[in-house]
Amino acid sequence: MTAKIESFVMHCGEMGSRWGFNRTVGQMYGLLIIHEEALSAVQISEALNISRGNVSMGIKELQSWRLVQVHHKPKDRKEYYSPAGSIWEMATRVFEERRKREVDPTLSLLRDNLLDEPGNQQEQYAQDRMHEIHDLLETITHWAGELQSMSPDKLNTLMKLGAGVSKVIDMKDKFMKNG
Amino acid sequence: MTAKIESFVMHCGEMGSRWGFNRTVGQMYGLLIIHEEALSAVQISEALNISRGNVSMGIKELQSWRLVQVHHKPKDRKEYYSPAGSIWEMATRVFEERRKREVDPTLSLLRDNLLDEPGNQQEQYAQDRMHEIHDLLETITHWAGELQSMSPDKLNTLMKLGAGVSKVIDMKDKFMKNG
DNA sequence: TTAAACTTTCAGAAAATACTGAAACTTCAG
DNA sequence: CTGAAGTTTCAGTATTTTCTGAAAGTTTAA
Repeated sequence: MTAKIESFVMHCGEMGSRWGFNRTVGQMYGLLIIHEEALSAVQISEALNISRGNVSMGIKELQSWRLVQVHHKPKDRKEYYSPAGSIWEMATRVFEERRKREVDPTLSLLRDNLLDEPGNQQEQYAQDRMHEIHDLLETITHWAGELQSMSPDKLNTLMKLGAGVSKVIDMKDKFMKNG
Repeated sequence: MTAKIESFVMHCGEMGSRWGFNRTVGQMYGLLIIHEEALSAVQISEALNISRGNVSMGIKELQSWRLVQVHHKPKDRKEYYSPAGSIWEMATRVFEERRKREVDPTLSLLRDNLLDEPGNQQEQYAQDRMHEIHDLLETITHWAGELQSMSPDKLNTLMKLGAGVSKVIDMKDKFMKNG
């Protein structure tokens, strides 16, 4: 591994925990992304200096995020791993999985709590806040989904045209009034 | 604390680590959000059964995220804490801080690496991937910023009208061709 | 079948992170 | 000043998370 590549892989490790997995899983994913050929578990464990068992667990974790793909080579019983899909698809999956883990449980708890009547003033206040949070999370996930459903090309083009969401939306208002 | 309120606070604790801070900090923040009156450090430590020192560290952490406000009551030397700003502002701050911690360092590393010429084919491939990631992160932060700059009311209204980003953007295209 | 080549699992060790509580520090009224 | 009322710090401890490596499991060629 050249210094440049190593710096990227190590950085993925440091960031890994922030993005939802642990250090070695982050490193593994970074390595798979910038390495052109698919890698076997042993190659990964050697490149990153981690145990074979750890690689196995890490791959399992990445699979649970649907971020790796398994390949087989003829005359070779080993499994080779590479990232699944384009960079954009990967980002989409990370978002989706994080939503499932970070937002959905909260939404469901909030919904449950909002079902029963508040028992007193204190609970009334609490429920009002929960309601606000609930609505906000729904709005955010909705719009995040909208962005995800667009191709990055389209978004980039628009960005270069200088289009902001607000601008675009103002136009829509105007357009609708005229129509 | 009623059962309902407690369930919310504990949930914030569990989610806390996913949202960027640790369990007790999450609990503290949840408690401050659903409690109408500002709370002193001792009240927090009693409500959550954690040490006074831990509360002090937690408040410091929340302040570094610009998520709490300090109040003083007349004839009382204690400090009282409450959440800073509306729910929307809080979400905005969490996003901003996370961007600073999770995305900006990566962008800067990628930019550095993209400056020098690749030394060989392997590095060429790696740089191409880094370029893709760099552009994607820029696009995402750009559009996230756009959404943040809008009021949640406006977003909600649009959402109820059934407007998706793509729809809105298609309209824009049509509009521009006609104009 | 068998055994070689590989993968997965998991108990225990190591490392990282969070928490406590007592001491140090700060502020302010008298 | 002094000391009471508060806050912060931090060394040591507890808890949680991650990692290792050996044992168990799986697959396949012969």
